[in-house]
Amino acid sequence: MSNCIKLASNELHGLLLDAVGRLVADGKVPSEPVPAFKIEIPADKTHGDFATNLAMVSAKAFHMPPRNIAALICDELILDGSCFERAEIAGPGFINFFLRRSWFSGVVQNVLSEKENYGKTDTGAGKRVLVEFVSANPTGPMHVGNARGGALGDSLAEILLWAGYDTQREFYINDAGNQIEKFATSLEVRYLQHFDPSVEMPEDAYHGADITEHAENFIKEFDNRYVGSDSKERRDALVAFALPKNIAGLERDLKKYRIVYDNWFSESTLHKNGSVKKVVDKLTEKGYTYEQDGAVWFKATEFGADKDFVLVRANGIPTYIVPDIAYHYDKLVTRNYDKAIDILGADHHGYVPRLKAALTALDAPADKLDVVLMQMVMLMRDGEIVKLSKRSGKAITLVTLLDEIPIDAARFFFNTREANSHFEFDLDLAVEKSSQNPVYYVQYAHARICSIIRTLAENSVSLEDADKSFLDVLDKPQEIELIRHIAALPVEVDSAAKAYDPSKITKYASELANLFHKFYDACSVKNAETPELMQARLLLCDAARQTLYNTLRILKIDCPERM
RNA sequence: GCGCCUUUAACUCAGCUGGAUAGAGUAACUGCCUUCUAAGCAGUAAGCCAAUGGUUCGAAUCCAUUAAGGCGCGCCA
Repeated sequence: MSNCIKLASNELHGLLLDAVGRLVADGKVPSEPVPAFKIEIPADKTHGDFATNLAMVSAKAFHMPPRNIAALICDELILDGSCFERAEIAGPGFINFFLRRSWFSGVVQNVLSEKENYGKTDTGAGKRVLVEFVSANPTGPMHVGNARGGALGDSLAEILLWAGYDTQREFYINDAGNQIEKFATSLEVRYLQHFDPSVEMPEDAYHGADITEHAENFIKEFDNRYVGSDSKERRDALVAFALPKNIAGLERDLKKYRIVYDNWFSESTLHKNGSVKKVVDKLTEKGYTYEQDGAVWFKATEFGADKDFVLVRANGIPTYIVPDIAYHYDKLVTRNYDKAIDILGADHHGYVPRLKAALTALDAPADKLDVVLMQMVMLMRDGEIVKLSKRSGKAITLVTLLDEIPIDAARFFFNTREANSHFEFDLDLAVEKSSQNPVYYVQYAHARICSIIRTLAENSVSLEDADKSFLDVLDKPQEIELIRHIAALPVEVDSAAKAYDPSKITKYASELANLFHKFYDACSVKNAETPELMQARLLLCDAARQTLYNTLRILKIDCPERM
């Protein structure tokens, strides 16, 4: 699990500190502590492979112009035996460093030896992380927002795994509370309507066709057996009949979307084992609640929230947030995860500080809960917004979306934007099989490489026969740029894990495909000038293929060998 | 009224914890297949980084104010 860029960066850090240390020892600069400096990869390749602002940030401490300090440091640097060939002073006082050719060969060899593990890091050090996402209401089908949450959460979980975290995926089933009551009412009305059409559906109940379908299936099995029974019994029977079907449906649809959970956590278990009641009891015991208008309130403002909120209604039923508190308490304390990540719609942003306030009041480590808020999705068709209307049951569901566009496209597209940005999803573009579609652009690069490898194997050289000692002959800009980007995968994985941002990976994939296409255009493998060059390029192709494959595997997107 | 998010090219968006001439992709225009997949590549054109002030060697990036848009602020979830 080596990370060539990180190794080089660490080596450079040491070389710089050594150089400054010698300057201080020789009295060439004042004996001041070296300020924090950065080693970065310049955007402009003419500025080298790495650059540091060391000379600039130490100008004040050393009482010298940055460029003079840079000159002193460069004189004192010992690059022999390092992976750096040379250093030069540039601009206002940057020191730019250029890697040796052998470093690039090392990158390719590294990929070829690590194979499907290339890109993994041990940054997470095995810390236990729980990613909860989608957690769609089991009373109805999933919608487009769930599609975004699914792609985002599942890819994030995969990224965290690659970054060395012990990651679990979890779905929280809201199988209790008001939603279920509403679900029961809706089913009950549809059931009774079958026998007495005058029964009316309440305005705020579920009006979707799925409810009617459940009622009809229920009738096929039980006929009018529950018409005369008391309401509670009838409702329980209907929910017990329909809910498991819905949950199984969620699981099936998500699986089709390539999402498989490690755990499905039922809200009802929190009611049954007393956890929900315990939340209210404990908060009351600690003196953090008060009664007003017959309801029990939590003093959330004492824990940083914007306002107090009701825990138990005047009718004795807890509000939705109580089981949520119990659930997150379970994650952070009972199950003791090092990190719990929730993927939520941005409309929940006001709720997060309240939840955390309650957790803090219960002495749970609320700082271990990170919430990724994602903005709304706007579906675009023919350049116009597709209006969503959830209440009428006419929302576009995840299933209909996936009927319309390929899974690969959905998973890729939903991860092209940061969670935090409003998402405009172009349905026409997602189904398009053309260069305009970024998914195809990336997959095409993979298919192209496979084609090269096939052709070469048929005609002249197989991968197995290619000699790695020829890699040093690669020196064209397109070859070097490609290798440089290949080397960045572990860095990108860490960066995406740290920022909880899978869009970094889709960007990485697009850029990698782009660099390969440029290489392809400029450097023929089959018609390389020498046999050595041909073998080196073939190996580079395989390293690029492997890197592309691994990148798409993180996103769970297919890598076709032919297109 | 209060809080969160957004504002960068004609369109959709990058721009990492402040750094060297502001980047992609689409759309437009011009070239490149007797040569490993043209679902590709090369090139041209396109920007008052919403506005104003501040912080400093240096600001699209940090701070304040303003404007426009989105979303929250229930004894709904």
